Amino acid sequence: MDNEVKMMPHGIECCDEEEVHADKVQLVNEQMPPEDRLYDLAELFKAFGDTTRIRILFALFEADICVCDLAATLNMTQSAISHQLRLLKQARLVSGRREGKQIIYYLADDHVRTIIEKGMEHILE
Amino acid sequence: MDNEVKMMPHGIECCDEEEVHADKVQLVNEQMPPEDRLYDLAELFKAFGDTTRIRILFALFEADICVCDLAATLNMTQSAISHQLRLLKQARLVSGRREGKQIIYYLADDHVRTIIEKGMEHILE
DNA sequence: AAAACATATGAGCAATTATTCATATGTTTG
DNA sequence: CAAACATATGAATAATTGCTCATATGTTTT
Repeated sequence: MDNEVKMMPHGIECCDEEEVHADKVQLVNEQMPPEDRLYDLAELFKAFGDTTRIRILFALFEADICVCDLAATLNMTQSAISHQLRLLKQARLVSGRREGKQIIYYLADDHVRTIIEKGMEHILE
Repeated sequence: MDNEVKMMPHGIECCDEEEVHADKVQLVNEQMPPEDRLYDLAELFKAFGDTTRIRILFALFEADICVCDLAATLNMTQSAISHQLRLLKQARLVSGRREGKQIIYYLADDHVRTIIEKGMEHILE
C-alpha cells in the first residue's frame, strides 16, 4: 500500500517483502543527482543516439559545413537535415553562423568530440 | 537523376545546383567511419538516452545491486527494470552475476563512468 | 517434488521520433 | 521590388520505444 522505502538495520536478505537492502537503497538515493539533471543528461545522449545525427557530427569533425552540403554528403533531404540540426542545436552540440544565404554549422564545443571518442572506445573494445 | 556527388575543382559557390562544395563533401566522405560502426555508436548512445536507464547507471555507480533493489530504489516495477537492464546489457554497459536467487548487476567497465562524466560536464558548462 | 521467490520475456498499448511534403522565413541578385 | 536561392518549420505518417500485465525460467527452501 505504501510506496516508501523502509529503512531497517537488518542483514542482507532481499526482496522477499518490502524490506530490501535498505542500506544500499539509502546510499543510492542520497547520491542520485536531482531529477532535472538526470533528464538533461538523458536528453543529451538522445541527441547522440541516432545514425543521422552521428553522421552529421562526424561530418562536422572535418569542416564547418552548410546545410545543403550536409544533405549532399549524407545523401538526405535538406528538410531532414534541418530537422536534425535543430535537435543538435537544442542539445548545444552544434551552432550555426550565417554566411550570406547559407548557414554554416559547426561543432559547438570539444565535449562533442570527447564524448564520441569515448563512445568509440567502448564499442571497439 | 543521379545521386552521385560530382567532383569538380571549382570555387566556393554552393547549393544552387548539384554542384556543392565538392572538396568538403569528398573530405567528409573519406573520413566517415563505416556504416556499421556509426550504427553501433548510435545504439550505444541510445542506451544512455533514457532517464530510467541513466538512473540505473547512477545507482550502479554506488554499488552492485540486484534487480529488486533497483526497482525499489527507483520506485519502478521489477518488469520495467528488467527490460531496461536487458538493453543496458546488450549495449555492454552492465553485466549481471547470479548470487543465489538474485542477479546482481554491476557496471561493465569504466567507459560508462567516463561517458556519463563527460556528458555531465557538457550539460553543466 | 512442491511452494516460494527472483528475474526474464512476449504481447499489447500509448507515447515518442525520424522522415516526407508543403510551405514559410530570410537573404541575395537582377 | 521581384525572382531565385538557402534554410526552417508545421502537419502527417510510419517506425520505434517504454511500460504494463501475464507468464515463463531458474533457484532455493521445506
